[in-house]
Order: sequence, then C-alpha cells, then structure tokens
Amino acid sequence: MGEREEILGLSPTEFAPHLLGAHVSSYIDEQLVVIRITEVEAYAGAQDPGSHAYRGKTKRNAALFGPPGTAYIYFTYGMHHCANVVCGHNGIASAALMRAGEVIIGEEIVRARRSQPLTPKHLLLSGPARLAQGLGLTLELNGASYRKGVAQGPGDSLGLEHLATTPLPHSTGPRTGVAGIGGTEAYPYRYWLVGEPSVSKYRRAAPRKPRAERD
DNA sequence: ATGTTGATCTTCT
DNA sequence: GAAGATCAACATC
Repeated sequence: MGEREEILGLSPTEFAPHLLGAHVSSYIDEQLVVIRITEVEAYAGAQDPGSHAYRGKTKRNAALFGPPGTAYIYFTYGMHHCANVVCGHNGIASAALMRAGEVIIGEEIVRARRSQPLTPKHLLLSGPARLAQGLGLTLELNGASYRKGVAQGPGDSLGLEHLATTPLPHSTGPRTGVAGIGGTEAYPYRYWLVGEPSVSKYRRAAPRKPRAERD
C-alpha cells in the first residue's frame, strides 16, 4: 500500500493533521485553482454527534460512506457549500472538513468566483464556504474523488497532493459551529497551522489603529 | 472592533 | 416547523 493510501486510510483525528499543508486543486470550466490547506476539522461518523453521519446514511450524506479520497460536498444555510475529504475505512463515514486555505495558483479566478476583487488575500479562502466557493465546488462534484496530483479537467476535476508524511507544526481546539452537542466541545477536533493568517480564529497580536495605515 | 441580522433551502422532527 | 459543519452587511461603541 502506498503512502497516500495509508494516510487516507487513517481515522479522521489522525488524518486531519496530515491534510494541513496539503495542496487541493480543482479544474473547472477550464480554470485551474490550487490551494494550500491551513485549517481543518475532523468528523468521526456514526459515533460523533457533530457529524452529518450521526443519524445514519441519507441521500445527502451518502458520499461520506464512500471510499477514502472521496469528496463529500454539502449545501447548507440555503446558499453555501462546504467540502470534505473522506478518510478512514470504506463505509465508516469519517472525514475532514476543509475550513481554510491560501491560494497558490488562480487568485484571479478565486476573486472572480467570490466576487471579492479587493478583499485581502489571506481572507479569500478563510472559512469553509469561502474555500468551497473559491475552488468552484458545488453538489455537482459531491461524491467525486480527489485524484493523485493536480486536477486535470472533466472526470478529474479534483486533485489532492502533498499530504504531509509527518504533520506540520499545528495547534488544536474545539470545532466551530457544533458547540453544545453532546459535549463534543471538549474534543480538540479542529486543527490549524501555526501562524497562518488565513486561519479564521487567528488574530494579530497587535491590532492596528484605524487611521494608522502602514505599508 | 464587536455584536446582530438577513439571506435562502435541504433534511429531519 | 426548526435548525443547520455560514457569510457579509450593517449597526453601534
């Protein structure tokens, strides 16, 4: 078994740190976007009250039950998409939600998709729905698989490479948006790279005054 | 800088 | 009928 398969086969809490720093790509509408993942959350399937799979398999979450390397993309709040990488053993419904990243290739495309021509670069993909929108991910690609290497185009629209052999230095903490459910708040299922400005909860130690525009 | 709220739709109770 | 793995605009300090 190759290293990629081994990492993808890990349990979600083991897999999530390996996804930090990995490159995820999409090739949609003849446009290539490559990003580097900086923040993720682990979801542990049927045993996890915070997981969409907690109450069993439904039409919506079916992709979660697919083989490792499957994309689980869901639509929520009537307007947003969020994207996961399915990991673990086939049928366990475990996955890692990609919560933030930084653009490596295709910044112009990301800005156009997000209708944010001016927003600071580090905020472009800061948040799961922003990340999914920047990559152009919709339900059309739910259930597709992340190919090894870079996305190629129709039939191979998604790519996942550079999974960390040894996880990069990172921090952990409680997941966002699922607090209060069965005490899952106590579990550090959220992982982020240290010192990355694109990580949503990261705040600069010394905020600048409004008028003091530097650089 | 922080708090509140509208937008908008699928799934499950 | 309500809540949801959210975001951005707006209000207020």
